[in-house]
Amino acid sequence: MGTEVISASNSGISRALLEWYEANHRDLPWRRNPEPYRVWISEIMLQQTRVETVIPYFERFLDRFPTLSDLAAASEDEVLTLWSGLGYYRRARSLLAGAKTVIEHHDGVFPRNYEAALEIPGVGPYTAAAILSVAYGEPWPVLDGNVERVLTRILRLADNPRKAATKKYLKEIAGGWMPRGKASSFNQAMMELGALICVPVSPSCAACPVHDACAAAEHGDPENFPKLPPRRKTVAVELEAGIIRRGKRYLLERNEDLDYLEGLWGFPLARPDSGGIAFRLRKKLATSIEEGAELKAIRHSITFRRLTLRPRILEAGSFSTRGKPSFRWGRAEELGNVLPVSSLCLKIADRLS
DNA sequence: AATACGGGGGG
DNA sequence: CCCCCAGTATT
Repeated sequence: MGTEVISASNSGISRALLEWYEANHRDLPWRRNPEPYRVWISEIMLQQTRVETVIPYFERFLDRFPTLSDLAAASEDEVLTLWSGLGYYRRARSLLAGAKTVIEHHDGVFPRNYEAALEIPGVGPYTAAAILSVAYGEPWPVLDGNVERVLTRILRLADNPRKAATKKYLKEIAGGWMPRGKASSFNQAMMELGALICVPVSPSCAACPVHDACAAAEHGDPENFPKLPPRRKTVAVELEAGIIRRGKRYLLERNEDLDYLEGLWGFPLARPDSGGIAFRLRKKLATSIEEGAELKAIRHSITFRRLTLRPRILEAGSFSTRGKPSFRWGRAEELGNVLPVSSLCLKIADRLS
């Protein structure tokens, strides 16, 4: 196989890859019964997110919303609550909107047509190809980060895979290698190889089924591929959280003015450079606020921001949350179970117990 | 074409 | 601790 020419039709690579996949693929919940609805949920959750992280979320989600109709009838808050901690919360909102779209425009069945799939909120080129190939066997090649890595290494291609032209080229290669009738296992095999063997750092080339056809492995520099543009540099952000307790309940606020975690509940936050959380709540709640103990700082990353959050215990005078829809009281156990929250909020709550 | 949206895992 | 990863929607 080492002397074979890599081309738009390389059956050696496909055969070795599929054989490896059959013997080594992981037993994942959505692979057991790959019906469109389940594959759809899994693919949305798997965007930017690891398999191990997704599994428990997927199980809970399917438990609560066994069918597309169940999901389409849900409230956004309930969907977000099940998404709490998973991140990229727009995915949850799009998924709900997408479920309604499929009910309304496709008789409740995820479309089998690529262009129609792309019209569904939250479904882009990758997800459309993934769902159509895995659930319906339609021959659309997927190109996700794993496949980009596998292909640029095999080809030793230094082009930036973020560029549209590179994506187009890589998709053509993948499509050319896809054996007839094997769209589902071929696509999943490419991604599985990227996830288990052809990993970003220290890939297991010795265990790779397509090692002999891989230019980067032969050259000894797989880690140099893909060649990605530099990422945005991180920005440090300081935040204070106010902890106000009444019995078993804490004062919570719905994020509105933050550029992130919008619509999620959490402990009230403020930038220290704008007067701090005590000052802010004094004005918002029109009551007296005394500063108490400061808890150990929490580090949390949100895209390019590196947050340092200092929780501070506060003692408030009397006030009411009536007429203030962005405030409410809630027990710690309700966070992520009844109320949609982020991981940041759960980290703070952990500090309180 | 560029930018922003979360979060967790590995070294 | 820092560095790694990466689909979609928006602009």
